[in-house]
Amino acid sequence: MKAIVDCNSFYCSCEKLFRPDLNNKPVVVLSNNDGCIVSRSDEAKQLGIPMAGPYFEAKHIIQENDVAVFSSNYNLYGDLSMRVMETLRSIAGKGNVEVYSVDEAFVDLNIIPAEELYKTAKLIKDTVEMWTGISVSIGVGPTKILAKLANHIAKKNKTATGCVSVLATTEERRNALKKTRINNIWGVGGAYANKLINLGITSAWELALMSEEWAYQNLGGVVGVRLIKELHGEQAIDMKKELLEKKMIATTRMFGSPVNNINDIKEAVATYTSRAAEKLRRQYSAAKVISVFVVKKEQDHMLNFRQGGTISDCITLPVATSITHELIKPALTLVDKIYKRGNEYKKAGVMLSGLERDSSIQGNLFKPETKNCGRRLMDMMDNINFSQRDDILKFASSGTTRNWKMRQELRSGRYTTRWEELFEVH
DNA sequence: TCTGGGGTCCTAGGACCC
DNA sequence: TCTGGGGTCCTAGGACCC
Repeated sequence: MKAIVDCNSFYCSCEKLFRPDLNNKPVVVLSNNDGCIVSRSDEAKQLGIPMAGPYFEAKHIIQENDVAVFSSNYNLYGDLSMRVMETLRSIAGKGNVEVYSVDEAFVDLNIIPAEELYKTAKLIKDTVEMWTGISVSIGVGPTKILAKLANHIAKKNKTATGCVSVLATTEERRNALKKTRINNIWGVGGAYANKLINLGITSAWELALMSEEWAYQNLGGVVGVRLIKELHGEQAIDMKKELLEKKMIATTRMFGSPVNNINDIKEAVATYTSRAAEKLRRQYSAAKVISVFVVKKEQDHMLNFRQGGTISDCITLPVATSITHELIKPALTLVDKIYKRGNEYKKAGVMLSGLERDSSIQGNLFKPETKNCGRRLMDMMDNINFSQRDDILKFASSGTTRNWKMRQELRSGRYTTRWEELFEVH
């Protein structure tokens, strides 16, 4: 059996942790650039504030109801996430926890006898809450998809379930499938949900009655087959080993306001490249392919605010590298290629792929000495930037004017990761 | 008029997730 | 006026090989 442990309204819970005055008050957290609402406390959900909707559209509800609003504070969320995951590892054993996202992890409960599953889930829940202050919901089932389904049920009715739901027997599984709508199944997104509804399939139960052959034809080949198997309780999606290296690393941002000057775009792209290179070094990888894209500000943004016009290009490097300035150079060449005068741009991004182990970490006899110096310089920069202040050391091409910098006007303190912002009790 | 039968590797794009 | 930023996996199709 597997459990999925999911932090309740994670970003909001992190903010509330340091603001006891907001207990039982509505809270929302905004995406980068203060654009969308990406987390809502239960009280905010009850006010009818939609998930992932634009901030400006919900502003009137927010003001009328005195909702507390925060910009995203990833330093804080990242640190609290680590504490939650460490707690899970200490309870379940290191090898039995798969971190799935910043606020979710699968826990392998194979050694727990059926009659103790609920008790164990409850123990996990109480311990995480006691040690970190973050409340969680837990779903338990024979497969990942059924665990997610159980979790959905637990969250939907917190008072009745106590945020814990276990699907151990055939009977429990059947009832759960019957009351779950198709679009709440993990792995069924908008496109598949529409297709299924058109075919008259509206509940998870009805979907589970379909054959694997049918799923192969209609739900994306092997992906659909796995879905049906998992709904039947047959494991088709394995637990992953921890600390897998990423296969792609991206840093992309909306600009605070539209930009038309190529130098501003270059500053932004150089900055994003530095950020991406840091992520690269953190997992000891080097990149062989660098892509850069820009997105034009659309003319009619009500019609296609998400698509926009994306223009991208990429360069394959002769040798994979993790050295910032070796990546900035091709990145800026790419900006020259894709930038068109007279256009307004709202977003840019850098993606690193073709990742390999970084061979310059250990001294390399077959590479000129300068190569290793580069890596040492990078390590020093990373250390200083991490321990002091972001970007206290940076490359000149990243610029100093930063006309393009994103909005982030309502961020709380980085209480747990910066000495000068440490939480104080008076 | 007739034109094989395998492979592999790479890329673009679509679907999904949080 | 104002609509995020990461990721993953899979498939189809083209290029290329013998």
